Amino acid sequence: MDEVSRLATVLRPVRAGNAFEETVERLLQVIKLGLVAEKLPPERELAAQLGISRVTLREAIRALAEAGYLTVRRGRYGGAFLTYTPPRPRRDDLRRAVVDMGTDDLGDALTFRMAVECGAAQVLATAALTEERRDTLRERLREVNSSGPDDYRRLDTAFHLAIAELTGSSLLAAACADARLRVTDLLNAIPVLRRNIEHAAIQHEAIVTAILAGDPEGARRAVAEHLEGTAALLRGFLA
Amino acid sequence: MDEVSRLATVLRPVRAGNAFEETVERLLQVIKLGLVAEKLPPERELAAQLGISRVTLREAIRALAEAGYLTVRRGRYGGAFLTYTPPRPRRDDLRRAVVDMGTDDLGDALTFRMAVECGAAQVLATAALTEERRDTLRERLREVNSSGPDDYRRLDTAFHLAIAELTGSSLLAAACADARLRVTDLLNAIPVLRRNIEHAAIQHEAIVTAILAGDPEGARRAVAEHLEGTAALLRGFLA
DNA sequence: CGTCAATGGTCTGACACTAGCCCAATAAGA
DNA sequence: TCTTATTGGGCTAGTGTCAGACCATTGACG
Repeated sequence: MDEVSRLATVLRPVRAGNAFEETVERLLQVIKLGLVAEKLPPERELAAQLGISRVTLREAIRALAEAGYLTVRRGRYGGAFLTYTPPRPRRDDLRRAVVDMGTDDLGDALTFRMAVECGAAQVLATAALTEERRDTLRERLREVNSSGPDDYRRLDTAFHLAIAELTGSSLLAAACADARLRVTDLLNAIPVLRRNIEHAAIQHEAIVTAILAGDPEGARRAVAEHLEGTAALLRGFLA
Repeated sequence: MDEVSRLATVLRPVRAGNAFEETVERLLQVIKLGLVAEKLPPERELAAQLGISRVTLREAIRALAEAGYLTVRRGRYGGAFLTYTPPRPRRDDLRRAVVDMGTDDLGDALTFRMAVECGAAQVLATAALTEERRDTLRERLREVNSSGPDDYRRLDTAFHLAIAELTGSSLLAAACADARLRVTDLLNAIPVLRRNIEHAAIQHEAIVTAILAGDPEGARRAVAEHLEGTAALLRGFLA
């Protein structure tokens, strides 16, 4: 923890890559997290939101279309339609995904996720929530608990992100989304079993109960336990 | 929390600004956080670390030199030397800084900081720490506790960042650094009083004790209490 | 069955940024 | 006093990105 290593924290690259690459990454996030139902917003609008030119956005869309994630149709009522269905997890996919990611990056991502999601739950449990927000949280819980295996990942993501978003901090929401994204591919490689869903449902209940009760310690602990299960499973492949 | 607002989390601008602006921002961070003692690394090296061209870096350095933060000297043993001393806080500086930042951004930053720093402390308290890391933490504590008013902010920053860095997650370290930076200007506008330092010292002790004892709940609570003091002070200016 | 609004497709001129090269200055050390 | 390694200063050719305009296509609706 000398001066050099402290510097490295701030003296990292200013930009993750070129605009094209970053855009592809972003769009993949939107698609894989299931944040958009059937088609992307119009190019002009999307380019404005992403702060890039239409040219660059279109290159990214073309790349994703060639990779099979999107199908683009012209004319009014056209657009970039999603044609992505998460592949059915196969034996050994997970191991390969974990190894691809690398020991250091995986540990980093899991630690990061643990910290920000626990922090978000704690903050939310500390805040004075409006009845509307409490309802939103209950609604997300209901959705994920009543989902079938096909929709499970998407609704689970929505539930976890909702906790961060309800804090009202967009920085925190972005951090949680980022953390989730770094393990999305790994999660998608884990088969969704009825038993896992039921187990997770109990933990989700505990999280919501603690948050609504205004119990930061309980919320923190519940999230930590919930995430530790997945983390331990993934870390197991590194041995 | 409809689809639109969930999208907004991910569909934010891919780049914060142009390379020049982001570089200036980064260098200011390094300077204001006191992460570098007397001069910046050589241009070629720095440009490589920041992932930008020397031309862009040099523009940023020139801007900072004109603003009085740096003095550049040519030739061997030359470089960009720091000539920045934090201005002595004056009455009303703080109020102006808070108002400049805006209600939403300030709340966002404070919430974000609360979440990531609490999360980092919790994670660190959960981890099995090597004796070396325990020593590093004790050392940072000792430094900040024995500092005078002049060095206080810098060593306080180092202490808080050390918690995140000791988790071994560079993502988490970056998030904490980011969170800290968003309130640096405000903190610098708060006079450093002996009474505040003593109060903070007790809280710092509690944080370290909980972490070293492997008590995540206690660590979380100690950090939350520590940060709540500052947060309440700043929020007071928004009323 | 035509109209037209909304959407993707394409082009151009301008600017930002980069990589790589060489020059100029400086101060430690022979 | 001279050499030389190290550092900032400056130039150029090439590429990435942007803003804005205009074209092409489509399908709902009158």
